[in-house]
Amino acid sequence: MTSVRPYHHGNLREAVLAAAVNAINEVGPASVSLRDLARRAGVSHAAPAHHFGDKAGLLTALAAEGYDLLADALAAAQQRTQDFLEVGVAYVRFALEHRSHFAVMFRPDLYHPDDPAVRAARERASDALSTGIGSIPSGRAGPDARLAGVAAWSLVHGFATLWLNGALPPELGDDPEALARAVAAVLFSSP
Amino acid sequence: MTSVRPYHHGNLREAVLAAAVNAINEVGPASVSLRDLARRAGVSHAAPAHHFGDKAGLLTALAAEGYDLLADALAAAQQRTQDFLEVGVAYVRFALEHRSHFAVMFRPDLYHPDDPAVRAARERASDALSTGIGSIPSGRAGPDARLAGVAAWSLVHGFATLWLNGALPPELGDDPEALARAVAAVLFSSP
DNA sequence: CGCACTATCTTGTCAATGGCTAGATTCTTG
DNA sequence: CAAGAATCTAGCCATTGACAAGATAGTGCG
Repeated sequence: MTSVRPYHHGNLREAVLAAAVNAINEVGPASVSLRDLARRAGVSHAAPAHHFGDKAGLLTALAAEGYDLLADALAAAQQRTQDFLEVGVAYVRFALEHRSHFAVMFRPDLYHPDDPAVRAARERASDALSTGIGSIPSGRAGPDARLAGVAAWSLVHGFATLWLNGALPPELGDDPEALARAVAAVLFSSP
Repeated sequence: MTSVRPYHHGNLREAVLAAAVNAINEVGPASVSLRDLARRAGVSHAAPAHHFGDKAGLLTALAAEGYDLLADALAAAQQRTQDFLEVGVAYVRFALEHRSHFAVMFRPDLYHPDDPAVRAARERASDALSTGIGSIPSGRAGPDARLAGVAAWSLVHGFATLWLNGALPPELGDDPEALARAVAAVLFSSP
């Protein structure tokens, strides 16, 4: 069954990141331990440090991966539907499908927010979001398109956060994506 | 200057909570240590445990305090202005003025979210928020007032979170309260 | 092929932390 | 004043993050 573990793991970096995703799903981002991730990956407790430096470095890599995934998801939604509302829904869907990444990305006290890789990935995601928001019909967006963009981002981000925290009342149902679509529709609904 | 420290602190519970607020402001909620708080309060490392049980218990107390403060702030704004928009602004102002509390309240993995005290306080805040949202003129709220409420909450919560994270672009200025008011105005603006 | 060089991983160690237990001190209440 | 409860201290242990030194495996270059 279990083959003899070779001295070199072969793909430790990816394995630790995957283990981190699972561990954060189970115990939350505050309680992950590097040593536990090392155990999950089947290596010694100090092996991950070589790839990530320290714990914050690991979470930095996870945040960068998350921003990349987010940028991809937003760009895909934008190209698929040409509908800014669906870009917002895609934002929420990303948060739900990648809750571990999402839980780290917007917690800059957990990682190195100025790391070049994470900065670049965040920039990509930010551009994708701006593109989606830029497609808001100006008649619906009000006089200042920038404000409308911040409002849209705030709304979907807040909704995803509140839903993931279990802060929203249960009467709202169990389909977060449909609810997100309905809530987002409130923002720019024509009267 | 420094009088001899008596065996009994006298007000250790409050002192530790206050120290926690400061510590979280400095290093973030993930890195606070009970022992550091004990040092700040001038007591032995095990003293706080008597009042809070464990670390999660301390953060539970902090979250409960936060929900109480939030309920007060929302109720005051509601009574002062009778304007749901100002209730939203008060939500953002609370998050900015009590960032340590805010950083813990919506992170249920850090504390005991089912603790009776925190449940009650959260209920109070939720009621205050509902009252504020209930005052949204139905013409502006759309067909489903509940959806409008979730949208409003999501918007102010998301804005506060993004601002505190430094995720919003700096071109938006340095007055978060004014910006929050402008962004919230987008939500229910008449055409 | 062989050898140096580098990347990867292990083992051992240390200080700091959270949590527990036993005991000391002070307050309270009858 | 006495007994018990509340509060705090001191000591201990397992776990963690970080570091250092060394072992192993892959890589490139003669």
